[in-house]
Amino acid sequence: MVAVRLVVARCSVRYVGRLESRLDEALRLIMVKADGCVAIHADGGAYKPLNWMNAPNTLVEAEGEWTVSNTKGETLTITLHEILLDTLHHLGDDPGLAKDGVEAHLQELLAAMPHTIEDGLTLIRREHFTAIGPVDLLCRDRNGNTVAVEIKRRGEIDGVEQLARYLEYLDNDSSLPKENGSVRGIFVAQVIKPQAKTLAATRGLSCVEIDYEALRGNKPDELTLF
Amino acid sequence: MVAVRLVVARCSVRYVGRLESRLDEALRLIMVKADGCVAIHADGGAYKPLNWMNAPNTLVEAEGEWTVSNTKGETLTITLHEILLDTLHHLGDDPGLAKDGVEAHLQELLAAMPHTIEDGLTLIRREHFTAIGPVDLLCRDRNGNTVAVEIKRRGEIDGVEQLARYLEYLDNDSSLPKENGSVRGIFVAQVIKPQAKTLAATRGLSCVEIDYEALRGNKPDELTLF
DNA sequence: TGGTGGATTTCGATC
DNA sequence: GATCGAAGTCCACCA
Repeated sequence: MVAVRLVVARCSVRYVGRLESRLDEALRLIMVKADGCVAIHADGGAYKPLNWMNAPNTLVEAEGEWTVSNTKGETLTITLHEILLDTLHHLGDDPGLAKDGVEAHLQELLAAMPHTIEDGLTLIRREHFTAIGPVDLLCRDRNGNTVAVEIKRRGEIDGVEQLARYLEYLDNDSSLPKENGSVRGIFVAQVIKPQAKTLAATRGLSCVEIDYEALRGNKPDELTLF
Repeated sequence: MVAVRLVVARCSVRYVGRLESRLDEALRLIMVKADGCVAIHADGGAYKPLNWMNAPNTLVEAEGEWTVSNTKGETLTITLHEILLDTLHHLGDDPGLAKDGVEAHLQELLAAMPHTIEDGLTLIRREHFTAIGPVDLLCRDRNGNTVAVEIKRRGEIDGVEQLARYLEYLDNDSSLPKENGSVRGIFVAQVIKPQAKTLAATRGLSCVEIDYEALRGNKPDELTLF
């Protein structure tokens, strides 16, 4: 059965599992999906239901009471006082969510044309491994010195911290040519928050905001040919 | 308007905001709540929708296309190819979720009967203040030595670290009677993960798993009388 | 308004 | 199954 069941009912709910909670009697929407997961929605709030049980679990329907339980010892008990709607909708398989414009794609584009970050910049290696994680782009600037580039879709404070940690590590790598004993860092994102810019400045890091759409337009032939 | 709108439709969806994503044409459930939030559900998966927009946002309905946008520059575009259901259900205000069995309640119960943690244990004080945060329970064992108790609903590695930090601090408090110069620590939770147990052992901390239901059954009269 | 930490976090990937 | 880390995390609290 590939379907969503929608029930609008006056109900009260008790959940016993990772915590215990109860919902006093009110009109709510109960959604039961094909995989057996159950979600109880009120009218306000966000997409998160008031109560839920993730699949896999078993739903037992008794007179006026549903019991949902799983093997982890969690139970959700729905007492139905009045049912206003009980419908079943066959939706079929879903092609699923396709994501685009993620950090990986941005990194791919910038690796192909590092000069858009800074004039004269050339790529040494993508995902340069360090003990504390991979540096997105390791580059060389026009003076032959090493530059570490951290790429985010949205430039926030934790991304700056991350780059700073990498630099601390790279400074101790004697194989890398550098100026004044330290590797230079560039923080790249589509949009960089003011706070992140401030922190980057105090850490001595450069910030570059890049236009993803323009970058795609600039994509060189050898990358669009396949 | 206090209502939930349920639409079952063959639709395709595009989201542009914190990332970019698209959903190819398929039958899905679109839920619009009174506060303006929109969620698009497929049949499988958990309670989390495929796409969503949290309130506050504005929904513009054009012919065959809904556009949801907010002030943060995020937009969700739903192209409707075929509408199978479009209903509105007035649910009214919800009394809300009442939670029970949280860490605070656990702490309250254990403070009332510390002997259930370890035979002979007596309470000195709850929420014993230190410069690095409050120690859940400060106790005295049957030998008169100080014991720090950290209580979690789920015993994980960070809880052990937390207790270890407290102990480090308490060891320097000369007013506390202790054996071999250090305060003993007990990590208490309903369930303690293997990794947390291992870490506790290497830190010289005891682990105690307690049964919340049994604890409530043991609840002494003076606590149930109000 | 931004930050901070918790959540029945969920959800993958990985071992 | 346990663990680790990211998420369009969401969410409440608080400065």
